[in-house]
Amino acid sequence: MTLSTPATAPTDERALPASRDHSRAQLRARLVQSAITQFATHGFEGASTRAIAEGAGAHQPQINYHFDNKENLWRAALEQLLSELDDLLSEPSQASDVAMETTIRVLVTFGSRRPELNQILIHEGANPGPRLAWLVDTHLRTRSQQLRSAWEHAVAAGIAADVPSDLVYHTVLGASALVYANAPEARLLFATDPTDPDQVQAHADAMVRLFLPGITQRNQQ
Amino acid sequence: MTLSTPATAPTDERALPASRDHSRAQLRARLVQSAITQFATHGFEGASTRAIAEGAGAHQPQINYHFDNKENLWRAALEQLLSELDDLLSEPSQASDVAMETTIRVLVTFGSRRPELNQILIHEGANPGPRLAWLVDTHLRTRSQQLRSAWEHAVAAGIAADVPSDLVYHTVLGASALVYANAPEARLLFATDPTDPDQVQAHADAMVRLFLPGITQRNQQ
DNA sequence: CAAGGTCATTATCGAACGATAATACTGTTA
DNA sequence: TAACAGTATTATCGTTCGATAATGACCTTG
Repeated sequence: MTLSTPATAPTDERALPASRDHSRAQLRARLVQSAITQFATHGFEGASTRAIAEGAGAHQPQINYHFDNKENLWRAALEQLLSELDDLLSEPSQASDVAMETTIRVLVTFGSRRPELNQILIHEGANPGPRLAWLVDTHLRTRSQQLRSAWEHAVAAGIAADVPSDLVYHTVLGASALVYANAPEARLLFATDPTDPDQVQAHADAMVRLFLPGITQRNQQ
Repeated sequence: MTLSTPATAPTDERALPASRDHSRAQLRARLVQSAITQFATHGFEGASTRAIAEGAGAHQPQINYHFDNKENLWRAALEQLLSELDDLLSEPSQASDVAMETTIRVLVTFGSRRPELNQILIHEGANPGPRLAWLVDTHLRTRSQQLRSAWEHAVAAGIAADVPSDLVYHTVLGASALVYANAPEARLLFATDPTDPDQVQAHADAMVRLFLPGITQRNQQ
C-alpha cells in the first residue's frame, strides 16, 4: 500500500527513476546506491533497510533476497565506492615522482564528489568490530601502504613536509576529506560551498603546497 | 532482573564504580559519560538509551527522568565535552603570536585524550538536521571564527602555511584529530598506538611544523 | 509517627527494527 | 499450453527501540 508497485506498473515514474528496467543488475545497483547514502548519513546501525529500499524504489524484503542480509549490502556498498575511487587512482604511474601529488589531488577531488566513502570509513574506523576488521584486511591495509610508499618516495626526493610516515595516512586524509565529509557543517559555518569546483581546486592546490612544499610549481603556467 | 538494584543494594560494587554515591549530580555525570561513549561509537541513532543506562549502572527510564529525552542527554554530553575542551583552550592568551601554535597543540592533545568529541562532531557534521543546527549555532560558529582569527594573525606574522582561511578549520582539525577519532583503525593499520604519549607529542610537533612552517623552533632546546 | 517529595524500580506501551514465510506475478522453455 | 524458475509483493515473526505509567523505597519535615 505504501509503495505502489514500484517496478511493475509503469504508472509512477517520477518517484522511481529508471524503474522501468527490470534487470537484476539495475535493481541491485539502485539498492547499493541508496545504501551508500543511508549508511553515509546515519551510520550502519542508524540506517534502516526500509529506508534503503524506499530510496531505491523497492520493497524491504528485496534487500534480503538480493543481498541476504544488511551487512552484505553494506559490503557491496563499500566495494562500489572503493572501485569508483580505483577508477581515479589506477590511472597515473604509481611509483613516479609525482605519485604523491596526484594521490593528494585524487583524494581531494574524489572526496568532494563522493563524500560518502569517507563518511562511512570515518564512522567505521571509530569502533572495533567485524566490519572494521573486514575493511582493514581486504582494502585499507593495501591502500595505506601504497600511500606510505608514495610518501617515502617524496621524502627521498626532498619535496615532502616533515610528517612521520605513520601519520601521513590520517593527516593527509583528514586535511583533504573532512571538509567534504562534513560539508553540511561547512555550509552552515562559512558563506561558501566547499564543493564548488573553484573551491575544490583551491583546496587541492593548498594540500599539495602544504604536504609537498618542495615541489616545483607545476600547474601554474 | 538484569540489573540487580544498581544504586540501592551495596552488593555488586565492581560493575558499578562509585555507585554508592546517591547524589543526583553524580548519577547524571555517569549517564553523561556513558552517553558520550555510546554516541561516539554508534552515532546518535545507533546508540540506545538502554545501553547508555547500563553503562552508567542505571535503569533506562532514569534517562527520561533526569534528561527528559534522548536528545537532551545528547546535548548534555556535548556540553560536557566542549567544557572539557575549554578548560584547555582558555588558559593561554588568545590573540598572542603563539595563539595558533597553542591551539594546534591543544587540538592534538585533547583529540588524543577525548576522541569522543571529534567522533560525535564528525558524525553530526555529515547530515543536516536540528542537532547540527544546534551545534553550529551555539558552539561551533564561535569556535571556528576564533580559529580563523588566530590563523589570520599567523598569516600576518608570516609564519603560516598557504592555506585559505575557509579551509583552515577542517584541514587543521582533520589533520590533527582524525588519527584519534579513528584510533581503532589506526591500531589495525600500523604497529604503533597513536595515543602513545610519544606519538602524540610527535604528531603535535609535526602539525605545528606543517601549518606554521615559519615559526621559530621553540620546544627544541 | 504521619505527610509529602524525590527518585528508583518494574511493567508496559506503540512503533520500528531485521528477517523470513507465504503468496502472486512474469517470462522462458518444453 | 503446462511447467518451471526467478522475482515481486504481502503478511508477519520475534526483538528492540524511546517513552510513559504505576508502584515502591527512602528521606526529610511537621
